[in-house]
Amino acid sequence: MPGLEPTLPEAKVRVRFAPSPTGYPHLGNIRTALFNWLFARHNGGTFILRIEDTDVARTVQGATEAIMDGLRWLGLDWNEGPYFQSQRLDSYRRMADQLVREDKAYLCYCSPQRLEGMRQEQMKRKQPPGYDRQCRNLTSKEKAEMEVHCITPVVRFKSPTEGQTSFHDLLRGNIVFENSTLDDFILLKSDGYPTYHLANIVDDHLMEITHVLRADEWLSSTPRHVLLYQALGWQPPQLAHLPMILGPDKAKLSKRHGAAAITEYRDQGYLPEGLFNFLALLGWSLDDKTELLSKQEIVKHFSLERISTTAAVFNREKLDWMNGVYIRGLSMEEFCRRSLPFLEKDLPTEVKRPLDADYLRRIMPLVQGRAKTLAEVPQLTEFFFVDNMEYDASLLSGKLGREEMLKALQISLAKLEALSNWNTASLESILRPLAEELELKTGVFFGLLRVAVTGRTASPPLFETMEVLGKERCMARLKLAVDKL
RNA sequence: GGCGCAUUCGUCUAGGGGUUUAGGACGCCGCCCUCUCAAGGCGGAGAUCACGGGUUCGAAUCCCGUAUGCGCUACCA
Repeated sequence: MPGLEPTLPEAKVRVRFAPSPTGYPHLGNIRTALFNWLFARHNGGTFILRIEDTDVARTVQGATEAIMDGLRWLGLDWNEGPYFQSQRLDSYRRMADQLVREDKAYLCYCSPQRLEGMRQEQMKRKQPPGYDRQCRNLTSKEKAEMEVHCITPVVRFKSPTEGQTSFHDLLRGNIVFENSTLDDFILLKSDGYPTYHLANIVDDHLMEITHVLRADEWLSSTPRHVLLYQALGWQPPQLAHLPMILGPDKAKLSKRHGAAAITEYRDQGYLPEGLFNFLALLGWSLDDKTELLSKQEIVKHFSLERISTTAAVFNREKLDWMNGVYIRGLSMEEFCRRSLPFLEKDLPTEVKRPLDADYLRRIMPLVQGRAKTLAEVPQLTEFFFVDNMEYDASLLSGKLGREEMLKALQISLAKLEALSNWNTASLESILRPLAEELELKTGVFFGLLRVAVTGRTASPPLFETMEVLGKERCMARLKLAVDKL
């Protein structure tokens, strides 16, 4: 990417993930966390978790837990925190006071109603909305009058009205803003809580953050942050604004796009290692062909230089594919272990719990290559467990007439009855010649047996399936098929 | 409306002036394998590199403009 600073910071890398608990974390949030984590791990730095809970009204119950659950699930372990901004109010108030004392900020008594009215008016006149600075130069007499009316003021920053503010973005190069487009933004709200702008700067400084990697949506407010750093006499950290992740409609990812919360991906049967790999590739790439990378490889190769500047549309089909790759790569033991919760939860209630572990171990190899998510496993294996087969008799009669089917089924029944050694090889050695004897194509004959034995037209290979099901169950099901005809 | 950022196949991306008839992946289509479904193998369609001007012997790559998209424009983060 253009304009990357060649200078590596001598100080140890310290980065943070600073979500607000105003909702459950979605892929976009988590991708930001992931890049911060990767940057920290690649550089042997520190990854800090900081909860920005300064919006009391919008705080969502359980969001903080969901954030930590999501991070833990993906293996994004943090070295410090979680810090809570709500427990650090003193620091912000102290800094706000200092700025007021130094005449770099001021008390504003304007009511929300007045501000709203002003905004409406500005919009109507197609003027840029922004605070009109009415309280910026209040006389002490005017202030006293306001105090009498018991209006709790907010603290606003005195933005410069002319000149420019610029900064260097690690990904995008130099960015310049006209100060005239900035208004006097609020630092401290009337409830005593800081706004994002203040709390963010104070904490990043106090926590000695060296690099701020955050979503692109913050780019526009960065000049405010730079100005604040200057006002406080602090050195700003290095900045990099990451490309956003968009929904299929190309809008900023939000709850509206469904299943956005990271924990839902877990519940939908995605593997954390698969999602990790997939997310890493949303905005970062190793080269022109490598897509499947382990966590260690990604950590090893991760670099800011290879982060793209373009927003990425989240592509679920590709995630599904990649998740399938990771499922197939699981050891049988792991696959069983991870599928178990899904089976316990989604198999019909009539199936006895706990599930028979030995039986399960024989079933699972037959579906591992066929599942894109763990959540599909119960669906894929259901016919192994249920006793009464419910399927439409029309599935049996593919290309065959009733008489032909009956004949095929009955001869099969007779031959299989005599089979003592019930396994894949012996089943095949009997049934394959039988197809010829019946003058049926294998596809047709095996298809008939498949429906009879599994109740469906698509299943794992027939003989292996029959072996696992066992003689008793297969015989019963074949007889049932005869009855159905 | 103002400001900012971005713009390579439908999607994720490679590419950093000549190595490009623009490479890979998902998805899609076809063939092979095959008892079905997957998986796998092979192949195909799919991008006038948003558009218009420059700069240059040469531009997807550098510059400018336009368009489009997105973001910000709250006592939200």
